[in-house]
Amino acid sequence: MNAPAACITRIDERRRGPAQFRASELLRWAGIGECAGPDTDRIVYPLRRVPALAMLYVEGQPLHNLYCVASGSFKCIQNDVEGYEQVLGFALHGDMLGLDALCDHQHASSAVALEDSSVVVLPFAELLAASRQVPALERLLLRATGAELRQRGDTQYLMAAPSSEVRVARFLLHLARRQAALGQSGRRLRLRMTRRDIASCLGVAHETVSRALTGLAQSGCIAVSHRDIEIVDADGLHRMQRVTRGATRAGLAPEPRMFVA
Amino acid sequence: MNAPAACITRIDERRRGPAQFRASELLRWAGIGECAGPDTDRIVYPLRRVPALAMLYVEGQPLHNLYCVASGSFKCIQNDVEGYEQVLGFALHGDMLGLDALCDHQHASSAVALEDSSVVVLPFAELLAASRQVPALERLLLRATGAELRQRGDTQYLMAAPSSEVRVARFLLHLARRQAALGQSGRRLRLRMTRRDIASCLGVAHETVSRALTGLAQSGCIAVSHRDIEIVDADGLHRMQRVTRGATRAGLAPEPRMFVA
DNA sequence: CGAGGAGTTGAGGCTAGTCAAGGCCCGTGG
DNA sequence: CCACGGGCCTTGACTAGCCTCAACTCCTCG
Repeated sequence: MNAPAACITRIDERRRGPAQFRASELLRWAGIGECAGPDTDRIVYPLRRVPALAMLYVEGQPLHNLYCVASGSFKCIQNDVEGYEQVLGFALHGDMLGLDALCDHQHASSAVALEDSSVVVLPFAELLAASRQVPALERLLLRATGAELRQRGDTQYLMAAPSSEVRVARFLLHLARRQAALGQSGRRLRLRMTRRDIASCLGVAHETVSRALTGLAQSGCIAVSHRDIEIVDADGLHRMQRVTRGATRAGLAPEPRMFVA
Repeated sequence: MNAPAACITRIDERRRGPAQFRASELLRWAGIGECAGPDTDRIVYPLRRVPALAMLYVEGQPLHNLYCVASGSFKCIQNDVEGYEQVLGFALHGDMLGLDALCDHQHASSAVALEDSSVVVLPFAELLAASRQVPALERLLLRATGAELRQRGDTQYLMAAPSSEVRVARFLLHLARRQAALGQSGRRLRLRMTRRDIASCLGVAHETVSRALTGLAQSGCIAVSHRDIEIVDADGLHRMQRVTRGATRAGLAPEPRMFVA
């Protein structure tokens, strides 16, 4: 597990003030630290502080930088014509931000810090040029886009759940899994986002999120205290999330004939 | 508009039998044909036929190839533990398939042909090597991942709609826009997927999709005949999709303070 | 200490899920 | 050629769940 080492380094850097992050550090965050050659120690990127509620970039802005979350957390949002805010997902330590601008070099979403946070700033043109020289950086970029795509798929899975309680259960498990992957506790969660943010992400009303949480708490799966959630009965939560409205019958994959070239 | 030219070429290729697709052709599909240098004419990739209902790749398989839809259409799916099939999205001509395997070189979803289709096979290692030499190919890959991310964001937007009729309206408009971008009609749609596929993608019951379609038809926005849909009143559909449950009040973005480094 | 946002809880109405039945289309096979 | 079968799709009736509205509490922050 490389996360603890990464964390220590991160804190040290912050204490030192405005830091330069080595590319090798980013590779370690992404779990491909073994790819880091000596050249990745020479390539450095600046850190940027982002105060709580500040926007890192805004939908429609031209792409200048990609960002990697160094500390804190973000929500990614889209605003529709009426100003309604759709939350696309949440970014934690090590997650890359701004990738959906790769299409036409315009940000397709906005990123808002949920707390006082910091990001490593990756000037896109520079990163691209460096990635041609350093295979590890190229791999980092590809890996990040793939991870982001997978993330979105997971989110769609959350949103597709039949009942609101199942959605919230899946959401909590999803978050716990991500935190655990970062070396933090997979049982104790501090929700950095509001209930409304969660609600938007899951496609339900924010009151429903509230009710689902108390419901899960009453059934003994979790303990809720404001934004602190403890997963008491992980197995129970897992069972909970499998309650799909008769879907086992309706949506069974019809044993596909595999196609071989 | 480069789509018609691309289509003609495509049909010609198909008539000639098992074809080799030039990389310059793929660049044209992606809308960056102007980047195609002479070297992109020498790089060729094979075509593969995929009969209706066949799976192009399966969740969990190691990544060997990426694919670009040459003709026909696909659905991307994930199966959860109980075998329930979650549709993540649909791929049309020019869309890239398999990108979510970039994370850990394992496909995170499966792709199923909705009709007799064909794809350009891009051996991943080969494509990666070529992209280091040819900037246009590198750009193609980045653009494709960005486009895919945007696509997923759009899908989340579809799923987040408050009422089922709105979801279906958004879905139809979304599909129409994509078809129009390919140079096809933006008014007449032939749905290649079943109602159940749409339902899964939108997170509703398949009966609800049916009812929503008849509802939209009765209100004069569309005309439905089996899988053929005609968008009669596009403005009406657009108005329809803006009916969000009081969200204008609840979810208004609270005029964020922009953060400048 | 006050203001305002965040969260919770309750009541009620309506949407959409569930179950069920029937029609349509298209394949296969006699 | 037609009969048959099995999907896909549609429609109806019922009901559960969720959205809406509203009131209230709690916490945070100025």
